[in-house]
Amino acid sequence: MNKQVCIRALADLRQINHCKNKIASKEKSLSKLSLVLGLAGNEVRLIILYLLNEENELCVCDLSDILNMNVSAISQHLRKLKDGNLVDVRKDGQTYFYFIKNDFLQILESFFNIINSESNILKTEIV
Amino acid sequence: MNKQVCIRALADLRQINHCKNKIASKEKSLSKLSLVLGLAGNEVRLIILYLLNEENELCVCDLSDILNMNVSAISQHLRKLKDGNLVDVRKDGQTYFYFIKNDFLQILESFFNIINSESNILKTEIV
DNA sequence: TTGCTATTTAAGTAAATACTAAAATAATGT
DNA sequence: ACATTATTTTAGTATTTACTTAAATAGCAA
Repeated sequence: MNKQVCIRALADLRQINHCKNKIASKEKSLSKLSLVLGLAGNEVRLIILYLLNEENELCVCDLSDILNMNVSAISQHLRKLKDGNLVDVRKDGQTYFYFIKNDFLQILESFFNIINSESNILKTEIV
Repeated sequence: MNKQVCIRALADLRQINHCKNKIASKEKSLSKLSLVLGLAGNEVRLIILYLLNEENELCVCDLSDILNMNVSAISQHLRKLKDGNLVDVRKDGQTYFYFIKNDFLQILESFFNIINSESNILKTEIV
């Protein structure tokens, strides 16, 4: 394997083309996953997802109370999660109960497992 | 289990307090994980991470070539990944080779596994 | 019908983000 | 010492984001 340095001069064109092909073939998965990660990559939304998973369902008002945040702000986060197909709603009278959709549950569960594991990497002081 | 409706009136205070305590105890993990997810939740950075994992290491110039993006833009993404302890650099002459750090590799690998699995949920047309 | 409750939607704003372009650093070869 | 290469850093900008406030929608109950 030759020592790749940079573009025009010493680049390993075979490697570069291999990488280009690889990401082209995975394009759809990469872009979808980045959307899911981006949605979960906001602390408020991650907490909402975590709580919905633990409690099965919660209403906007409960979340607002738990997180000590404006109902409107919570509602807007829930809308994003709903638009991204991470959650869905069920209406009971005047109350909207949000819950996690099955679509990406498998991915979300991997996050919850990390959070819940007693000896998780996130607890250590890295920096 | 009583029918939780909203705050002052019909809220299930036991449940709300339970949730508050839960997120307080998991606060550190939740906030750290949201940072990692947020970093990976950008398509360019997710691709960079994915490629670094596949190729072991790549230089800024290679990534710029592969992604067909400004060297400066790539460099700035790498800086964020480095600040977040997801990657590290090794210098060889004038060239900087970036590679994935062990710190969060376990978490990142769960993303790569999803991308690489042949029958992955991300390939289906949900909406 | 009037008012209360739960929620969404709309409008506005401050801050964060991703990028471009240009200048600064630093190693290498002449 | 000078030019070239690889990269970072700085400054500027357009876009997106998270939030606040206020108004709109809709069910329920007197």
